[in-house]
Amino acid sequence: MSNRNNFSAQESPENDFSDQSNFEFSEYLMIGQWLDEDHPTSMASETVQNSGYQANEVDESRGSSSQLGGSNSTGENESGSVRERQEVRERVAFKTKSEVEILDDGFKWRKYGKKMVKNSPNPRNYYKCSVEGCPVKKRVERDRDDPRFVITTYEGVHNHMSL
DNA sequence: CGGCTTTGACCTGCGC
DNA sequence: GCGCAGGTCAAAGCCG
Repeated sequence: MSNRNNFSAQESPENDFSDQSNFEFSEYLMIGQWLDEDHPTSMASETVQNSGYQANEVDESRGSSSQLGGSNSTGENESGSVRERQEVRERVAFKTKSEVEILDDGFKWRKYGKKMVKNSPNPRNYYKCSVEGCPVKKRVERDRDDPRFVITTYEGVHNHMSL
């Protein structure tokens, strides 16, 4: 298990990122790292701003609504369709300074979708690991504030060696 | 010829 | 209940 798949849960930025990738992570920032345990949907609120990344205007589209209202739902025992989490998905968000979003991190990615998001004027690309059985997904989008930066969000852990 | 990219449509969850 | 936004899938086309 001492492969490179544990890069998604590291806290020390001195990983072997530049192991065999032609792209040098000379300048990147880990803007978020969390487990999908019990975090709310505010993925860009609390996690992002812990490293100086501006997470403002995140609710630009729905900012008219006061989401700070008392949302204490007493009926939390709603036994409807209890969808239990079958596996813990690790999410790691990186903000990389690069002109291209195709960052070769040692894995082979296959694009499976593109979407325009409200938060950013730039489209968001969805990648999936080409290796069969690997549940890892990647989300790449350009920073709306600094188009020179690319925000890459990894989701999941590679269950195989790189390539 | 095979694999990957592209693009639109479809599905799901959440807010109002 | 409806509408919006995000996320995923699938068919077609392109490139190596």
